[in-house]
Amino acid sequence: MRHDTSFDWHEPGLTIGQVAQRSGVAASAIRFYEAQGLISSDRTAGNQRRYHGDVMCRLAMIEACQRVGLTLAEVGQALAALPPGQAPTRQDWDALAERLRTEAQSRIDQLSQVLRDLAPAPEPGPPRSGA
Amino acid sequence: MRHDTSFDWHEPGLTIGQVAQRSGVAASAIRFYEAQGLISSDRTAGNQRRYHGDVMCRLAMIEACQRVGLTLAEVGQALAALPPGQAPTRQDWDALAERLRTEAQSRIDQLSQVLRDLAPAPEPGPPRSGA
DNA sequence: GGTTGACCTCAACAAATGTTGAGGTTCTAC
DNA sequence: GTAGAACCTCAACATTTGTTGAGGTCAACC
Repeated sequence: MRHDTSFDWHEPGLTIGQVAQRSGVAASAIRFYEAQGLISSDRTAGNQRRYHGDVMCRLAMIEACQRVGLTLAEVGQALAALPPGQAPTRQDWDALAERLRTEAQSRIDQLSQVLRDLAPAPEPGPPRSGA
Repeated sequence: MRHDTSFDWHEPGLTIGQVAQRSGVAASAIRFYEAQGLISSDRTAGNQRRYHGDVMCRLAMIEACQRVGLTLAEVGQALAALPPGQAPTRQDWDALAERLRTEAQSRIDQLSQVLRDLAPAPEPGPPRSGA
């Protein structure tokens, strides 16, 4: 059974160039993420990387997570919950997504709290600006 | 870090040490933020910094914003909307808070969108976004 | 079986975000 | 008026998150 989205989970293997082109993430960044353990690849006999489709998900998630303030280390911890090998199930992704959403939302809530507390006493008399 | 909202906007001037202690932000970081233009201070005749109370708000905001993925440059742009001198009004802070909340929420929404799209429905018609 | 573009590793660099330390000055309390 | 804590500047270092380049290998096509 192959649930075909834009890519195929069971393609023989995407080269790093193909992944870079499809995902919009630079090959150098992809190698970097791999060195950090956020993604993984098979290697050909000649030592070239071959990726499976789930790398696209991982890359998209990494980018989005970074935008909400998660470090690569934190994203890595989250991704570590996925099965390391090939194709995480939908449930895997859903659980991960829930975790990340929760974490991100809690940060927003912290920000909101800080913002609320910032301007303490409005008071009918505005602060005398002659400090 | 303590978010001490009980200070007086019109204290004659807090030393950097006092600000550091009250805010929980290291003096070195405070100097760094000042060098980046995120906060400002008066100077004594002997060239020492003296801060007004609004610096506490700025610091709290900076920290919270960083947690949701804003860079210092972005926080700086937002803070630039505040009156540069002494005590921003409540309206100033409210407007700023609204901007930041909106920005942060939009990033969360982006993340949520990515997460939703990650695990496409296996059963019904999957989205066929061209690669 | 050569050519050529894509790929490999490794190291150096870069920008953002600070921290640490040296060397000197100011402030405050006695 | 002086001792010591707190402050000043400036430069070097540290960490994260990558990019760039050198020098060499692989793979795909003719």
